[in-house]
Amino acid sequence: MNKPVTPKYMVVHDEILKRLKSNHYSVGTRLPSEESLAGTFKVSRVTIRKSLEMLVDAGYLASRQGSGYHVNCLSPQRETCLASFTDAVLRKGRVPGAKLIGIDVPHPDPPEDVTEVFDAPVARIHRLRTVDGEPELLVSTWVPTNLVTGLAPDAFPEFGPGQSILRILSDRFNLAWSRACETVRPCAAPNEVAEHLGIEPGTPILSVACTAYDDTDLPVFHDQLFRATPIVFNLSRSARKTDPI
Amino acid sequence: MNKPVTPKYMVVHDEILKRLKSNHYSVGTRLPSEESLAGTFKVSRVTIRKSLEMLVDAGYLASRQGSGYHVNCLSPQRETCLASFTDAVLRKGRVPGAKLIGIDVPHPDPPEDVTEVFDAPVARIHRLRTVDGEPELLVSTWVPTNLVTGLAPDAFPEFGPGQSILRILSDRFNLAWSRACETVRPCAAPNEVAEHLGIEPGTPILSVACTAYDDTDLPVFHDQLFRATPIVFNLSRSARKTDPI
DNA sequence: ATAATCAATCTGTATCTACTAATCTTTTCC
DNA sequence: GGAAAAGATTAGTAGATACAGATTGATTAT
Repeated sequence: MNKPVTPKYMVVHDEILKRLKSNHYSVGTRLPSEESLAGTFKVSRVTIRKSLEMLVDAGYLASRQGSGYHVNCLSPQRETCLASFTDAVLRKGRVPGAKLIGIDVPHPDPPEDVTEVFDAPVARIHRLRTVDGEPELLVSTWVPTNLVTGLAPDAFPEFGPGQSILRILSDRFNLAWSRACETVRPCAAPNEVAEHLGIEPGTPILSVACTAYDDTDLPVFHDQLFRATPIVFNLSRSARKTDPI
Repeated sequence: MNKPVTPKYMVVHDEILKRLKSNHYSVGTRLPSEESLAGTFKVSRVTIRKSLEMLVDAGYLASRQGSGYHVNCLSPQRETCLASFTDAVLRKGRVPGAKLIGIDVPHPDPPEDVTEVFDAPVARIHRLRTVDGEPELLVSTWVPTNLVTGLAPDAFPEFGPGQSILRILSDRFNLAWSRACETVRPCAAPNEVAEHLGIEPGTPILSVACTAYDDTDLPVFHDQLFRATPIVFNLSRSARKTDPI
C-alpha cells in the first residue's frame, strides 16, 4: 500500500480552491502576492505559481503583471459530460438529484452508436438528473460489463455528491480516462424523452454524446444525454496561447 | 516603436507547432527528449517544458513520464465561436466560404439580447458560412460602432483565410478579447434561417450565442449563429487537473 | 526461449536565483 | 490641488540544479 504522493502544487491548489469556494477570498478582491502565499504555504515561488496558473487557466483567477491575482468567478465550470454535473449544480447552490430509471447488465440490445464504440458486451445505467427536484437531463451511461463487475443499483445514490457517475466509475470501479470526444446535436424530443423531461414531444432539445478513452486509446465509457436547457461555456484567452487566430 | 518582445517559450512553441503541422514529426511518433530539444533550440529545460506543456494542454501532444512526448493529433481544436471556423474547415482539408448577406452600421433595431450587452450603437455583420459551397452556419456578429470605424463590405472577402471574422476584428480593427461566454441552445429553425441553410423551417437546430470581453471586462463583440450540424469537442484530461471529479 | 533484474533514459517535482516589465503608491514639484 | 517623477511592489521570463518516479531496453540467470 504505497500512498500516491500528491504533489505540493496540487495540495496548494486544492487548498486555495477550497478557500475560494468557502469565500475566504471573495470575488473581485486581490489574493496575497506570490511571495506572501509562498511563505504561508511554505513552498517556493515557482510552486505557488504553478498552483495559481492552474486556477487562472480554469478561470477562477485572473492575473495582471504588477497588480496581482484577482478573484474572477467561482464557477467557471464548462458544462461537458466530463465535468461533473453534480458538482456544477452544487456550485450554483442548488440541489442535484439522480433518479435511477434502470440498469441493464448486460444490455440486451444496445443501439448502433454504442456497438460501434465497444466490441464487448455493455451495461447501461439509465438515469434522470434533476436540479431542485426538476428534471434536467436524461442520461444513459454505457460501460463494458467487464470493467464494472458487481454493478448494482445500490451503487447509485439518489442524492449527495456520491451520485456523480464520474466519481462512481472512478472510485468504485477504478476507471480512468485520458481523452474524450463530445458531440452536441440538435434533435426533436422523442416521446419517451419528452415524458421524462416533462416537455412536449417534438420540442427542439440538445442531444449530447460523449465517448471517453483511457491512455491506451481503449473506450472506457460512453454517455448519451438529452437536455432541453442550454449548455454554457466560459472561455478564457488561454486557449489562444496555442492557436493564434 | 518598441517591439513587443516575444518570450522564448512562445517562439519555441510556435516553431514546434509549425513542425507538427508540416509533418516534420508525424502522428504517433515520439519527439526528441526535453534535453535534446533544449539543446537544439538553445534554451533551458524549464523553457522547453513550458512550450511542450502548452502543446499538451492544447491536445497536440501527450506526455508520459519515462517515455517521452508523443504526437497525438494535428487538429485538436474545439468548435467554439472563438476558434476560427475558417481555420477549422481548412484543417479538415475543405474549403470555407463566407457570403456576406448584409452590414448595418449602425443597425437600426438590434434585438434585446444584443442591447442587453452593449450600451452604445452597434453594427451588425450578417454572413452565411459555407463548407465546400454548402451552407453551414448563419452568423450575425455585433460590434459597437465606435470600435469598427470605417467598416465596409470590402473588409469581408468571400474566400481565403482573410474571411475569418476573428482575424478581421483582430488585424484590421485591433480588437482583442480575454474572456468569453458561450451558450448553446436548441431551437426550431425560423423561416429566414431555414431558407439560408437550405433546410425545412421548424427543424431542430443549434443556436449559439457568444459574447467576448476585453481585459477590462468591456464587451467587445457578440456572435449569434445558427447551425444544423453538430458541434464536436475534443477534450483532454488536462481539464481535470483543476477540477477533480 | 523466457523471465527476472538492472541500468539508462526521460519526464515530473521542487528549490534558488536573477532579472525584466507592468502596476501601484508615494513623494516631489509647480 | 494637480500633475509628473521616483520608488516600491508584483507578476513574467529564464536559467541552473537536484532528485524522484516511470518507462524502456539490455543484461543476466533460470
